[in-house]
Amino acid sequence: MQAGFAFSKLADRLASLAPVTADDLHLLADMASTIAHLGSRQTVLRHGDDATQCCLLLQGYLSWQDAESADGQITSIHVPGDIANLHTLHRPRVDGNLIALGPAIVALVPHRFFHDLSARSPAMSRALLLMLLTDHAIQRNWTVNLGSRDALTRVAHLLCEITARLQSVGLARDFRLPSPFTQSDLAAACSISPVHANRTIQELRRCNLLQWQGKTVMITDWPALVRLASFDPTYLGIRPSHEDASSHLKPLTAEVALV
Amino acid sequence: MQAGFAFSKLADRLASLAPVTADDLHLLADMASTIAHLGSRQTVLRHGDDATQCCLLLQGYLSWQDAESADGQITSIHVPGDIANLHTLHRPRVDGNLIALGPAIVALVPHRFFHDLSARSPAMSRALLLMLLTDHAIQRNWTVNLGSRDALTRVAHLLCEITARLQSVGLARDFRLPSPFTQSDLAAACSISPVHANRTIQELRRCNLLQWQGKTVMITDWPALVRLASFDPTYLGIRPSHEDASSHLKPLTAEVALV
DNA sequence: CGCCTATTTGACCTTTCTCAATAGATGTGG
DNA sequence: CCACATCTATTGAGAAAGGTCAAATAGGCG
Repeated sequence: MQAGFAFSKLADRLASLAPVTADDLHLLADMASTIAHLGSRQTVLRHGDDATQCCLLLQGYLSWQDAESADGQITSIHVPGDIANLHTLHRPRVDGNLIALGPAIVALVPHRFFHDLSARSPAMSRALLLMLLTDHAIQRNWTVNLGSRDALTRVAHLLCEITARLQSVGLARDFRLPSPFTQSDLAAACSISPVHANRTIQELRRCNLLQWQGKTVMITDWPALVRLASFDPTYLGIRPSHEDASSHLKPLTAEVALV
Repeated sequence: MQAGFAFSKLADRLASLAPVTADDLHLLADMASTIAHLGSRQTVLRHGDDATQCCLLLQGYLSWQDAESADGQITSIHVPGDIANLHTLHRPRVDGNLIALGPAIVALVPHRFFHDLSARSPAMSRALLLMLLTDHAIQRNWTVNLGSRDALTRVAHLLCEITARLQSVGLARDFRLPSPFTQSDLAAACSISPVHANRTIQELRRCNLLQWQGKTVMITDWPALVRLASFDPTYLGIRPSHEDASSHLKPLTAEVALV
């Protein structure tokens, strides 16, 4: 894993959020970071910790889990390109546990770097802020998901969201998503019981919407899944496209609009 | 309603979020705003609008409702001192409908004012950012509330949250909260049916935790309600106290700690 | 091959929803 | 000030979604 990889992952992501210049991106060049390979279920941040570094996810998934709830409820999921604890830049006290869902690779970057970056480049500062707002919008959407959908559409919606987010950073273009998480993880994210999660997935399979084999989910009927879930990706704040990282999104957007 | 009222409401709130100087607060003096009296159920912002003003709530409650869900799910509730659409400063497109729960008074302040304020005072900029982060933390907590609690504890938790938030701006000190909202509103916020909301409230009454008469809720056994809901106000990010607006919070904090 | 974990299945139970009807409040025009 | 219209709260009964428990399979991996 090259140091440059962390650089480019973040550069792509920030560029997808706001217009930034080559000079802006160049500021990322001196991003000092520690690359860490995480084992499945490994805890990155513990409830109550004071974070001093940002956790930039390069590969795999991270999840925030509520510290209190008995079933270890998942309150959010992060995909590569996300900074899982962006908010700790301004309020370091950690609320909940940050845990790897399956093996993951992260770059740990001192808070200081982002504070300096924000001070030096208004455009980057803005991009980071938009990243934070995107997290917020996603969280709001999870509230809706838990509050107004039944198990089937809830699971479908989560899968749509993850797919769209992966695609916005150039992954899962072929609708094959790595799924190192278990059905119980999915259950914890959708607030249903593991048993019911299983039955729900079976139902999705029966409708020929997806295949879930081993550690890969393949969505076989994206338009139908989108329709079932009433998935509207607007809230993700993905820019229509402009270059590398988001150009492949066009088909997705078109398809959704078409539904 | 004096213009100065909007000023002081916001000043108190910002001061409760971050250390600000008298000079900083003085910048609020030239806050131009239009005071609007809203009727119950009146819509302030519509889904799809582009906001150009911030909506500072002075009195009453505002709620964000999802535009899609059939039951008009409430995704967040705002109390006086909140800026209900703070996030539109940076992403103006409105997602959901902003609606008054009961009669309310708001001050409409052009976005421009806050952008200038942020540019002129780092402390104020930081306070606004913390306000945004608080919204985010509350949203995350709603996810937990919907995901991991049953109807009874869910309603109890929401009431605890509203009470704590009101108290943090000097209201409802005596645990009497104005409740212009209907049981159906409560149901929409907790994602339960109105009928079940009614039964849940009856249960809370039966346990002598509260009285709900007409347009006032009186919490008669705060420690027990807190215990029932496993309410931990940490996430609200209320500063321990320092002056006017938050000094009265001490008893609350003490009581919660004691439970 | 054998252990450990994840998935799958069946039976039964609980919470919550839905529908429908009643009672109470609030408000309005005459 | 009353009668009606409307909205909100309350109650009961039956239905549905999802939860729990327990056991059986199926994979993955040393």
